[in-house]
Amino acid sequence: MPVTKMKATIRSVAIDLFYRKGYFATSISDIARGSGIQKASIYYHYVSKEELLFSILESTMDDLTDYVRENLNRVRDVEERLRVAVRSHVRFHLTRQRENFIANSELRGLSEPNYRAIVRMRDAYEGIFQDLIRQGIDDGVFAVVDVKILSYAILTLCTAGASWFKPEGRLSVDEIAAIYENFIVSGLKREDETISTLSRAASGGIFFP
Amino acid sequence: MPVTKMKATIRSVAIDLFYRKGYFATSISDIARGSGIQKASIYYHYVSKEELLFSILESTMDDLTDYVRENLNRVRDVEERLRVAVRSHVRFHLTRQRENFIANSELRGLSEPNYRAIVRMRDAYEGIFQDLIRQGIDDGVFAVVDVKILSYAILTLCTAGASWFKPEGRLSVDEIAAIYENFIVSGLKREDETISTLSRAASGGIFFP
DNA sequence: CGTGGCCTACCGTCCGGTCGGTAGATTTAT
DNA sequence: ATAAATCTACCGACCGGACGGTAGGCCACG
Repeated sequence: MPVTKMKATIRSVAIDLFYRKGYFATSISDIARGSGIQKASIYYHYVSKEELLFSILESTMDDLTDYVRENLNRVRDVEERLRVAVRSHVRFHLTRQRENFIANSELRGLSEPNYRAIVRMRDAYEGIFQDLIRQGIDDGVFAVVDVKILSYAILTLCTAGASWFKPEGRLSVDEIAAIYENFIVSGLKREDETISTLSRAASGGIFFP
Repeated sequence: MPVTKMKATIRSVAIDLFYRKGYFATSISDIARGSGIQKASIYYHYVSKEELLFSILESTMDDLTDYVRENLNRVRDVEERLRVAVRSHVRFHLTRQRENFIANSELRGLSEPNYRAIVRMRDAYEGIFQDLIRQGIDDGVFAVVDVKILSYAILTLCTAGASWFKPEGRLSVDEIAAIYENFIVSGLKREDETISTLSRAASGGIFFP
């Protein structure tokens, strides 16, 4: 069943408003006005405001996962695979900026079951990066690091771009992707002194009484 | 004039609820119930719901800035200064987790003037890190990088901890701070091939049609 | 002619905020 | 010293309005 024209319009108006004003601050009337129809007509296409939000989040997560996986299929070298994953992640987030921003700030609008569904998808997606980092460590390409923390760090980092990126701004999507890519890879590759620094910090030195 | 007991109670109940349910999903009645008081009495202490939010955000930003600046005063070496800044930032965000989470997710609840006030404070705070990075570049300690992007990246990275950190979890505040610190410093110190990687990505290679 | 796609009209609920009032502590005036 | 005045901290009742959602009707088009 094809998505009808109006259903798609409603969706894109909703994305725009959720992005600009937030989910809770956007009313169904706002969306209707933006779509050029009456409020009640929204409910012909979507059963509730939450379902509208959920469908946006779900398809965004789906598309993101597909996009990254597909690009990963073309590469074998583990460092290059991480680079590709980061690049894909950044590109996706910057080109579909508004949807991704919503996906990272409006989970609050979901009821328990829908919330869990999205979280499950996010976990699966994070798994891609965690596997990549683990693989890199096993192959001796990356330093031994805390995989979970670092995967969060990497994803947060790149995702954040979606909150300040402006297409007409100073830097292009590819330039930003390259900056992140290099920063992350060199952060992961160091053969550093994690332990010593850690114990120095944990020993309760001169700072932080 | 000292902050009265009840005013402080309301404040901390509000922080707890804003953190757990979000600003818009928290009603004044909720806060009143949590404070053991009637709804109307809230308005004796705060003129509006927004003022309550604003006062939380404002004092959090104040305290954060003071804390980081104070710790920075004790160090001169530029790399160590960045390490201290990162460490302070992380520590503050993880120990005052809920306030910081709110400060980074509920700016939407502010009207224009209040919003601008907080953004101004944030800009000033970011300036500390940007100056540090610039200084490091000038001194040849850090690689030449895009200061603005990298400062956003660093702050976002560390701030994100406030959204998943659990005090009773696997890692302590200091361990997490050390992980971030090392990751960031080694990300900044590389003498890398930003330009070549950039042009490779921008040249529209095999990926990303 | 029937049904997909939209409309008008309406409902119950909840929310931020206001109002008038009050018990009791504190300050001031005599 | 005490009575009057004022202030502090709170309460119960209420308001206008917005919101998500529903019921049922209308009408163009296959």
